[in-house]
Amino acid sequence: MPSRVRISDVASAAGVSIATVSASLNEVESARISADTRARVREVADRLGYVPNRLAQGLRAQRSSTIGFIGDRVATTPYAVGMVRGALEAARAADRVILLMNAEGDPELESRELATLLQHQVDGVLYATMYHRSVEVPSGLGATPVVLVDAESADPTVSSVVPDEISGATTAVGELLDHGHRRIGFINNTEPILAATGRLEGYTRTLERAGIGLDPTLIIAAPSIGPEGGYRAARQLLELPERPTGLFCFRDLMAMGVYQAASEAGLRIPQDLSVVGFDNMEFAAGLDPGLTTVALPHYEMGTWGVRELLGLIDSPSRKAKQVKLCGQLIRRRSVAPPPT
Amino acid sequence: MPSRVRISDVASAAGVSIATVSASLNEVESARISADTRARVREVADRLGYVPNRLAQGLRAQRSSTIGFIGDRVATTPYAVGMVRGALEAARAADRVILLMNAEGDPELESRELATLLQHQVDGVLYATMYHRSVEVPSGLGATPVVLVDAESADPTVSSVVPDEISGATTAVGELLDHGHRRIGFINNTEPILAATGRLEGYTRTLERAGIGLDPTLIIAAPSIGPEGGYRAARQLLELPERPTGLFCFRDLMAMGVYQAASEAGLRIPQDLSVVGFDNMEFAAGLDPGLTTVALPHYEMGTWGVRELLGLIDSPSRKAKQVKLCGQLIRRRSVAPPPT
DNA sequence: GTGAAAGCGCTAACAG
DNA sequence: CTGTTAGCGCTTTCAC
Repeated sequence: MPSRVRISDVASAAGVSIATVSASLNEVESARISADTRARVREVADRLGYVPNRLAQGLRAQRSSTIGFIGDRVATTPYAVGMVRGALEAARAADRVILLMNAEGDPELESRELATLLQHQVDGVLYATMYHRSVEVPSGLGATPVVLVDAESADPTVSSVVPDEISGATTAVGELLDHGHRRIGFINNTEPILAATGRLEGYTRTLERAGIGLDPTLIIAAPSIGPEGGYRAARQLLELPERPTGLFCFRDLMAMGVYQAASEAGLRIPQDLSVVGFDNMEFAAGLDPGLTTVALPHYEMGTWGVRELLGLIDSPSRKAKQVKLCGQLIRRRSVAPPPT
Repeated sequence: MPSRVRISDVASAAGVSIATVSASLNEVESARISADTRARVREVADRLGYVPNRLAQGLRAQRSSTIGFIGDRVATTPYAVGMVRGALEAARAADRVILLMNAEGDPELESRELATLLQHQVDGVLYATMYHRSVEVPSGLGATPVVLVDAESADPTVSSVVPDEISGATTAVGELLDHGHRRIGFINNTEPILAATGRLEGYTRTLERAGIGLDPTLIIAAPSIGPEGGYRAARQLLELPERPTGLFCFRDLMAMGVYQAASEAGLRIPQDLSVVGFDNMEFAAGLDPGLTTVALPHYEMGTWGVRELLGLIDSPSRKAKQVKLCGQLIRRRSVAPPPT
């Protein structure tokens, strides 16, 4: 923080008091400053390259214009990038700044980082998780407002925004239905996170609504860390006596494994097998054929999160909102009508 | 920034002056505080949940303990994640906090964000780019120290850290040579960025050193945004009368296209064709076979960047360093000896 | 050993 | 219309 020009420098250069400088620059209505003075002050401030010291402003105003963004490992994964970007954007629009922290899933570290955020007097905290899941609201925040991003809480007094998993799955399965598929498999994740249960519910509900009886053999859970899980599940599904013609995958990464299994089984995508993924990761467009997938609303969750937080900061008594945001279907070339 | 407990609260609760609280908590040597008092103050502070106000400390100390991280689009791309994480980690270790900004490649926005960073009195700024390239050092920073991350400058007075492209390419090509390949193609990027020229130089140098004459028909530049460029280049290369047995790709995404072209040409990887990528993106492990690739030192650049910055902050007269960090070969299954 | 006081840069209330 | 003053929470001489 090297020496920079202070308000008093501007004041003496302009031949006025610091109060006049402050009032001129901040366009304070109540203070009657002549247009002349105002203009001169502004001119001098510009010439000197004066920028107000936000630390001092914050100390005075009891508000730092700063928002903390803390993620369990969130700063870490490509997933998170959208949320951070959304938050950054919304913060900038409101002339706020983001203090980023990454707890890497370590609760002890997390509470230390939260404390650091408080020391820096953040006006509010965005608490984000890498996967959509249920969390405890971080404690020790005192009266500082929080909003949960990509996470929800049992506590109805805390605001949160999550993806609408059910509607996401409905969109994905709907795309398959629309192309005429009737036997549709679902390769789910094994971990019992909300993303998994929600997508399963969307899948079953959508099929039921379409009048298609549920066939439990068409649902397989597998580890979703890499394509292997998807690969193995797909092999199993494709060996069924009456194999599915369309597959909905929990993640794009699993769909990647499906492509592999299909190729080994001599099945072409989409002519013989249609597949839709979830996540819209960077490589999805690069698969051959391009993977139709559901994009999660990461960016939108980020922006919603800071807007909600700003609202909470302005009126702390405002009641909490829990919101679900829909994902968007990205159509590429991996879905076609089923073979006849 | 809701009301929190101040030093004066601790002072009155402990029955001492605020000066004593400050000295006790900060373990000031020169101030002779009895062990008793010190302990009592600490106990009271803990009980009250006192944390110092960093805004006030910063104002007083003329140092905010804050570092700005600004990227041209950096917060945006999976690439960047490693740098941000590295920076976060190093900052935390030094009890500093990171203010993140994203300029999205807009110079006008960038200078506004830089100004905002200055208003918030950051002690220094990390300026990061998405691709390794040469940049102008951002102006208007005054005396605030900067370090460039994944970018370099013609100006020798500014510190920077970039990947060692030449050694990265050497590593990649070396892996192919080690397996006995002699005809090695290079699918490069078309844009004239440092990453492209450096990798090309590494490629040619390594072949020359191995006593292999350079064959210009084996070098093809193509757009690297998606796999298509890699696909087309690979088709061309694989149709050569004497086709290469190993391919080095500018990016993993291009390698993805190579896989496709190879499969269409009836060539198996790695038995008929070996390929090595660059980037180690998440999907690289998921390709079939897993892609051998060079991981860029993003994380390390992030940590190096803040350490260098902290050094500069402590001793502004210290002379700048330009550093190149080596990437790491990630061996998977896409490289084998050439067919005989 | 500990406290009083000044001052970091700023804004707002009040005087003039 | 503009200047003086107090005070945001903290650290640091300097007295006692």
